Amino acid sequence: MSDENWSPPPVLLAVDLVIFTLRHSQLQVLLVERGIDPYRGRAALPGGFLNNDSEDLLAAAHRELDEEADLDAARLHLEQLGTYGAADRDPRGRVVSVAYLAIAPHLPEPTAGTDAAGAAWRPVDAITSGELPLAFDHDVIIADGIERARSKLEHTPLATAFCEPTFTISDLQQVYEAVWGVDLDPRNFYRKVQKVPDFIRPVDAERRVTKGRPARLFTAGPATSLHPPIPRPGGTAEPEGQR
Amino acid sequence: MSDENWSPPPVLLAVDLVIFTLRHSQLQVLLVERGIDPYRGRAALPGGFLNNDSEDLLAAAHRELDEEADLDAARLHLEQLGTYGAADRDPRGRVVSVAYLAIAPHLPEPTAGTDAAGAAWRPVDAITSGELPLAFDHDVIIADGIERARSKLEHTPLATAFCEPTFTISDLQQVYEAVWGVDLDPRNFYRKVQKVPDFIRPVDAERRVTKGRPARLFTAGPATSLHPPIPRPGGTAEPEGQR
DNA sequence: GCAAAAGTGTTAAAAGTACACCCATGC
DNA sequence: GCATGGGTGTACTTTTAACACTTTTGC
Repeated sequence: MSDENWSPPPVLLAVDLVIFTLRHSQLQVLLVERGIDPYRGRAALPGGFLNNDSEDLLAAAHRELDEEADLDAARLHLEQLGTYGAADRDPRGRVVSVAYLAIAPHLPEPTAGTDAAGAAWRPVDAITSGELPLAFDHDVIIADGIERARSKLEHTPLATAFCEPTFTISDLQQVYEAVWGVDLDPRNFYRKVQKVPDFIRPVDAERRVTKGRPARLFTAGPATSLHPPIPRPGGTAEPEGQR
Repeated sequence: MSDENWSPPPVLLAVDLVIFTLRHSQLQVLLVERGIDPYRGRAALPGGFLNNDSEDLLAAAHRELDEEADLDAARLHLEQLGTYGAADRDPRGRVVSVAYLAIAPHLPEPTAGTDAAGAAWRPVDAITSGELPLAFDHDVIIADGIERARSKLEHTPLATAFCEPTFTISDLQQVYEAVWGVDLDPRNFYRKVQKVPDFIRPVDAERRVTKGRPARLFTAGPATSLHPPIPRPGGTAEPEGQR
């Protein structure tokens, strides 16, 4: 904080959401279609301006989450991703956007019903490959979100946020495989995740699908970090590029 | 970004700096004494409001860096740490602050000469222990900065940012030991850091101090991430608490 | 029985850990 | 020589990775 009593030019503060989920064993992100200029008709991250003088940033993120998709806030991971403030990122003027990263378990369907024109889940591959152009610098924000998620799978129990309250170990494996884009050995994975203290806890139930032996069910344990970590094979952790 | 053309209430955007360096084998942070209310006379992070309509966030951080301490921007690590926007964090009104983390090699002395009333390096222990009360939520920001630095030592070449352009392996070890607050075996550390591809590169020179065998000098290599990582012993990576 | 998914055992290679030891310097 | 910090060797333990194998289900 500086010590002048000169009054600086105010800027507009927006909150944008990168909401990830797993659908069809793919990492997908929730996008809305913009109804107004600039970038009318383009896909964009859900988000909006900070609502009033006393609204916390995290509260604003939660509010947007309710408006755009209606996800029950209880079982949902939400963390700050970064702040994007390049002077020319919004043609209307000076808008600084605080991006939040949300992770949700597999959800029925986009539920376009509420605020945004049309909301839809999109595979992140379509965005990183550039086939689906986005508004503003939202492609960069999503790329940072992917890298954050990939990295946190290694050291935190973030993968459980992609899962239902109870899940099998192969559910968990699918999360790692989809987000990292790799194949893992199910047998070694099975033991590795169970060896991490407080990562997952067995519950007294099984899940039976059509074929094969029923699988034990687990819940997320109390751990906030993973020791030892689940290392990403050949993993590269590039730094994020916030502006 | 939301689609209304209603105009939201503007907020003030500040940029604060967490500048770390190593002095006397201690992790220290640069603090200034506030000259005005609120928190007049308290220690605070250097920082200030965003200067004008076209100033980039990172540019603002660089500007503050020049004003408060004058560090040559060339050899200096600077990254975004997080954004702090609790509604009541500044009694004057709504101020959202984007914090940046800077890492500098050991510097001569605080150089209070420029903008801030008095700038001084302080051991971070004095802050985390609560002996040195800070303005605003700056204690939380510093705590997040410490955790960020500790974590990045494992996976990135951040430690070299604490060192001069050329350094010995035991210089590097002192960084790890001071930031992590642990003791490492010099012999195993010596080999471990050299085994990480592109982490450090030998230069054709030695350093001789008063006693002992001269040490080889190294420079930072081209790596942006460390594979394999330098694991933190018994390391716990708690999540950050940005608001 | 057969296919499929879950879960267990085993083994060889790799990595980490502890520590004895040698090297090059200043005094 | 001796103390000091730099650097190497090595034996031991632990972790990983690859994959054969057994178990439990649906059909």
